[in-house]
Amino acid sequence: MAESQAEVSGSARELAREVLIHGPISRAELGRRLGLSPASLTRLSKPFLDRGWFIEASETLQGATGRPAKPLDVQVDSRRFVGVKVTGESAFGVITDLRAGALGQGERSLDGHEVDAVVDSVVDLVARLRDGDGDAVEVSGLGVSIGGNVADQRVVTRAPFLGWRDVALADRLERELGIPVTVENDVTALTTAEQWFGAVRGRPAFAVVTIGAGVGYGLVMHDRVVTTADSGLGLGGHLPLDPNGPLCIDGHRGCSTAMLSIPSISLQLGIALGREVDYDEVLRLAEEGNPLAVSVTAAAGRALGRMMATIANIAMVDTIVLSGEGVGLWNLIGDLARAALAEDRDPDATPVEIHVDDAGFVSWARGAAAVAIQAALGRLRLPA
Amino acid sequence: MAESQAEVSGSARELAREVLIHGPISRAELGRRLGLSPASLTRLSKPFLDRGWFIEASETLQGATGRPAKPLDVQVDSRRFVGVKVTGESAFGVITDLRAGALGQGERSLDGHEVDAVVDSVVDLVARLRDGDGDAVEVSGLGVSIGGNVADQRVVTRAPFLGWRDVALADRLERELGIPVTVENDVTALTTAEQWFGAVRGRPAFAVVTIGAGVGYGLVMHDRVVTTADSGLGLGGHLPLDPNGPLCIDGHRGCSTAMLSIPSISLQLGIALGREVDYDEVLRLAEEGNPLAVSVTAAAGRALGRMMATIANIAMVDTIVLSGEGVGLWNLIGDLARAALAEDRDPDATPVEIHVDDAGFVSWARGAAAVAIQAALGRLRLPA
DNA sequence: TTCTTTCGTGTCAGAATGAAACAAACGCGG
DNA sequence: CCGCGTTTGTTTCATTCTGACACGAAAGAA
Repeated sequence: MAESQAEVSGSARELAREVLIHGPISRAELGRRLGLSPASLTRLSKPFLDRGWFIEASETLQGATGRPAKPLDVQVDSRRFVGVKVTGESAFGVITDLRAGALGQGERSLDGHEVDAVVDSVVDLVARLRDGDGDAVEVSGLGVSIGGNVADQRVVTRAPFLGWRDVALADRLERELGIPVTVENDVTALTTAEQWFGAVRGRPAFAVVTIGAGVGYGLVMHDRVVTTADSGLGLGGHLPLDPNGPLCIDGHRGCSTAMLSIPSISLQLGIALGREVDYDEVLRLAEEGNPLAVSVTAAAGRALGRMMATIANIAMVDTIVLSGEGVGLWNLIGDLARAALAEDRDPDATPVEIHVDDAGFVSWARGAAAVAIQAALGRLRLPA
Repeated sequence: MAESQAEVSGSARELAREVLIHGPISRAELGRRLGLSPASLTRLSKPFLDRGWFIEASETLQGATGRPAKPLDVQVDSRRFVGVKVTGESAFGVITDLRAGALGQGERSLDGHEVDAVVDSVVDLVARLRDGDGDAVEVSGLGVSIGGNVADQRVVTRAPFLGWRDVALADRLERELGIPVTVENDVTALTTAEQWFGAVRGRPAFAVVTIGAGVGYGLVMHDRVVTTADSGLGLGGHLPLDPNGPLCIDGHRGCSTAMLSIPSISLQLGIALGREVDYDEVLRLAEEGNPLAVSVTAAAGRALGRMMATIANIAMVDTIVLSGEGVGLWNLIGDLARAALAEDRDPDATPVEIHVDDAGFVSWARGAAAVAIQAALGRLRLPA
């Protein structure tokens, strides 16, 4: 079978990435960012325009003198991607455009933790999302994110919530669905989404903290997401923060999971009140001024501030994104956290910029989609 | 004045860097590392060999089958560099070869903190080091490292130990000495030296912790030293480590400076004993089993372990270099620190590899030299 | 000796790039 | 209204960098 496709040069791929992240953006600006001459930009962008992957925005959107720019942008609606976050209980998915913008969402409970059951659930969820999307645009890729370790974006080597070891999930799903599948650790995927499509997109360095069933931590440095063999172990989840805090399940006193995770916060107040409370009720009670709830959330706020200070000082970043389904806590304790942060950080240092991504569970699924989009860019070919 | 010098291509500079860090190394291996074809390696290495900057080692040093390699190496003795670390009291310098190997060292007290006085002292020290070096090899560059903020490797924007603000130190010294001068923050310089010439040279990611007058922290990620506007503020120096520890000068209880710096450790034992003790005596007393000294150093050991765990978890590295003039502490409390580290780190995570650079004060000056060497590589030209 | 393996070199064609000249499209000031 | 300055984008072309390929070199192994 003769391949009539041309490899895309490194510069062309960088161009596509830059337009995807920063578009609409003029060729001149792209040249400055990528260190290329205007001539190269003309040459490199032509094939993308010819194939309809880029469009030339008509609005000139410039304010200074000189010839107005004709900004390049991606055809954001030309592709569809699906991102699915798999937890121990369910699969939560979104169908998105080229910029991981959610066009639809859905959830499906798992029928069990066996690989077959999870695969079936994901396949079913993808089908529902695809059908729910009115446009007749094919889904170009699926991203799956999961709490645990993933090798080569294909094999789940360890997933404690599912009891999995070395499951070739990407292969299985590709066989079932017939589209490219990318698997990634959930926090890494979320971090990728923030890097490419979030409020801090394009920043060379920032950290991500997620508050949810656990506490997640991701890092971008030198324009690259930091991944190690230990990504997936949740090493940022047991940072010691409060010597008087409760114990986490691993016996760490006052660690980030013990202070900040949804189950631990709910449990703390539950014990204090002598009855079960869920997280939303904790937030509501604290907002109403219930002293016990205020006490628990305030301790969480101080712990979060200390965690952010540690991150800023040790990971050497001045920007932190807060995300995850439990991020509603921030509205209550943001000020407390900022105060605690200030205490542990040199007053002469750059102030830490905090961005809250309050999309809740959708953020996780968007992360999975972002990984699929990134993979699609890696597969980019120019058909003759 | 006609310039008869050719610019060096990016690949050539990468080649020089790789040989400097990893030499002796075969062209084949270099090709694999740099992603270049054997033909390119032949072409790129030729000018360096012609000009005597590289040599072809005669020893073949290979064990497998096939034609033996003719490894390339730098002419390590062909150049001299001087590195000087400036503190509040003195300038400490080394004269080195191309790999920051110290050939001689010297110290000179400062006659004051005025810029003129410091410049004179450094000039005098450089002259002494140059004269003390028997070989008639010109000094190719000077590196100066200093505790504080440095802009563009030329201007000391802030140096609290000297009371400086915005001092164009590189310009001043270049005028006096007539050789290229590079100025850098002391921790950044030390980190650079570890990255290029230390036990962990070539590693893409590791952290550096220095124990000395303060506690320093440096980070290498994705093969690059992490520098920010706040490098020089010593943000790693006030990490909260022990809720029962003493206060540092900024009022942080049990922070890294309070637990680990030479002055704080000496002061703690001094108060306990009711008399002044210096650091060497602290270490000696602890070694002899003096209970008070053991208590102070043990607390320091546990704090160091917690600090290393935090670094490994938050900076996402699995290698930490310990350096600085107070690193002798490690011999006493290494095991304690490792135990404390293990407590704060997931047992399934990659074990943290700890390297101790016990060159003491020489390490600081070598760091300055390493920065000068790096700058010289940046200036690399090929005279026709 | 001959074969295998790996390393290194010379030649050459193809790809990517920037310099330079030029055209285009605006605001501004006379 | 009309040049003028300014910035953007295009075309052409020479240069540079690179890898493919063929080849030779230098060892150990059979």
